[in-house]
Amino acid sequence: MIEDSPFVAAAPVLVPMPAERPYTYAVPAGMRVVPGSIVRVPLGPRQVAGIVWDGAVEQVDARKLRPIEQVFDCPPIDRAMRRFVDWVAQYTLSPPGMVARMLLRAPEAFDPEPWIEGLQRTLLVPDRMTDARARVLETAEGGLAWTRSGLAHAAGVSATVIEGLKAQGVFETVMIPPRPVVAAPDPSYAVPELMPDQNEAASMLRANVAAGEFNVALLDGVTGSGKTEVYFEAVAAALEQGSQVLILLPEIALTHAFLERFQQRFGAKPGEWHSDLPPRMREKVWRQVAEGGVRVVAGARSALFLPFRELGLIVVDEEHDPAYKQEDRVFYNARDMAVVRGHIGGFPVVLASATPSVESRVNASQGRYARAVLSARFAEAALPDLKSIDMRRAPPARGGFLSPVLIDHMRRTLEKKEQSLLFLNRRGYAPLTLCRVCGHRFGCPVCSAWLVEHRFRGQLVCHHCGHNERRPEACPECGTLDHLVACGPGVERIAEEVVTHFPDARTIVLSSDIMGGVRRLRLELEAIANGEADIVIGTQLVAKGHNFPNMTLVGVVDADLGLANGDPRAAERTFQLLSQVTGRAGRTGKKSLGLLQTFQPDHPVMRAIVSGDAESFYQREISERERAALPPFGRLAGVIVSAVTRAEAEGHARGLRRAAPEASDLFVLGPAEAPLSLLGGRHRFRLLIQGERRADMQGFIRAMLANGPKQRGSVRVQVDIDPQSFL
DNA sequence: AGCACGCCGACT
DNA sequence: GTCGGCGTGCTC
Repeated sequence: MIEDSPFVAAAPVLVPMPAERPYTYAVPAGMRVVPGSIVRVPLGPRQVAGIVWDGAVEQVDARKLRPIEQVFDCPPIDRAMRRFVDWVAQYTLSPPGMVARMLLRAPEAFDPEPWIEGLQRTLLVPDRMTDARARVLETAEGGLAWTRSGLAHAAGVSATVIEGLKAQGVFETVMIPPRPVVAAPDPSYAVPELMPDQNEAASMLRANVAAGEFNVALLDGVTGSGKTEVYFEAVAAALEQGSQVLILLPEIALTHAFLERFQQRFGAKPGEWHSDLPPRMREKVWRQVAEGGVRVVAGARSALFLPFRELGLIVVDEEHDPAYKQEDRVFYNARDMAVVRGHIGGFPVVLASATPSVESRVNASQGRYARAVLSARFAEAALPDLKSIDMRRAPPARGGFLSPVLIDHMRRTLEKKEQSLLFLNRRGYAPLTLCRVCGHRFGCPVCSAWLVEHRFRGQLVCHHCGHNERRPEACPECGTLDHLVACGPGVERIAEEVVTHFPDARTIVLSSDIMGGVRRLRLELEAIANGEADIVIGTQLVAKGHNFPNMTLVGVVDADLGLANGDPRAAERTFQLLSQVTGRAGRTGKKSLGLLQTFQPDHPVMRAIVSGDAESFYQREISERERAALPPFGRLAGVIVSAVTRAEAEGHARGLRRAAPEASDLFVLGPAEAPLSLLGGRHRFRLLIQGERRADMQGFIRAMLANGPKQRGSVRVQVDIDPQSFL
């Protein structure tokens, strides 16, 4: 590969802002840059880091031209990564500069890590020997360099002793390279004994890695079937052939357990990458990934934009997880972009999930992806019994939300001294508050969603934009005192109900708004795993990969929640979430039970969960999508506009229909139906546009941009299609 | 995305 | 009379 370019007097530089194309900068005499060089350039009043890009420079007014200030002493971004940036920009219809910005997010890492001062034994001996000095000399015997504090600590002496020895010339100062953030993983550290079907899947993945070319495998195995062990074999194979590996995880901040597991297999932790990483660590990881010191990264979606130099495998764990979607600035799905990255880099990608997305299932069944299925055979003993509770036949007591059937099972579980989990995917106390006298409903003044009551905090909170206000005593509309009524349940309200039934049980509520952040959450989860709670009431964060060995009952308070929101993926998402939640019970070998409270026990999702027949559910879902030409069959794109009213959104839709009459299928989803997860901070409507070819779609979107709202920057685009068809 | 410029309300 | 809100425009 030719990375060198002839010396040029001007160079295209991609700067980290919404620039549609690289800007042109002068290259001062004597400065040498190549495509991929990271450079410091003036931009308006400030200095920014940019990347020297490919292609010819654009002719630009000589008065505008400013010089590159500095070329960072940093490995250049390789050609594959540059092509990836262009591809992502083109596919997501975002400015390339914004994509480049995602890979320039460790500003201090562009300068080499400073070497640190170390001490090394000389041939001199100290004038007098003391116990402390003897210990120091013994510790430093091997001739290796030590840091001063490290040596003092290891020898159990104070730094003064070391200083004394150094002053006598017994130690001399040497510069030592910065410590690696993680030790090298060893592929043969603890090779596991695999079950026969695991073995078969692992050989397939190993063969994919050995082939050394782009391919995608969908690793499909129910909870407890040992997926992780299987893809670790692919990781081992990639390490053996000298490649770097990226493992994407949907929410790394809570996956402490994963890092431990990795260490048990490979004898060292993987490099970690996520938004909570302290800045200092961030820089080290970025730099060491670029230099090749870090061989494996476990990271959140943003890790896709790390500057790997020898990337040879990407594993996307829980590939169906919606957390892979980035929904601001550059809209992308990291699972899809991982496939693209593999295609560009010419290496394999593994998608793993117990409940694969419909897109990936279809790609597998059409032969674009290989599929490895791990049967439930070895996990079966650990799977809970699943039943639905028909809420029409077994309704809750007046004012309550828990069916007597569920309460009864909770009582029995308590008597056996085992744990129960109640799952409700709704934070706070009640999702809607209204005045019993005049019917006034509390809406968010900013974005028009209903305000959720948080009783512990005494506040009404908008879950959409974060707006909050004190819960008043009187109705702001009619002024009547004490007639405000809470409608519907949130986890806080369920906790209240639980306490009335089981006043002596240790009850805990887990939701993302607990105080103390991730650390506190991790402690709470540990406490629960240690049996320090009898009843846990939680939102979806309890569904993620945590093991509670004594949890034998899972009750889903409102299994229908999320089915009626008009999202084409509602059924799929609900199935995935319920599978995951009910999987929290029964990791014990004890007899365990999952109960779904539902008004629609015959709904395909409930039937699939209760019967365990995922295959027919997926078949049904696939043919439904095909019939309605929804993804992955229809070429569906969503345009998100900051329309606050339905009328406004309809107006945009009309403009678009005029501009592109062939776009016969165009949906406008209002606030009630639109999946909130897809919408940004402000309350927005979503338009879904279909077209047969990507070119059509882009045409529609351009028309939208041209005919759409006048305000600049108010149109955001989400291209929500499987990129496989565009590779 | 930042950051400056610019034009209208409450105030040390 | 100023300080400061965010609307508009520009960055090689």
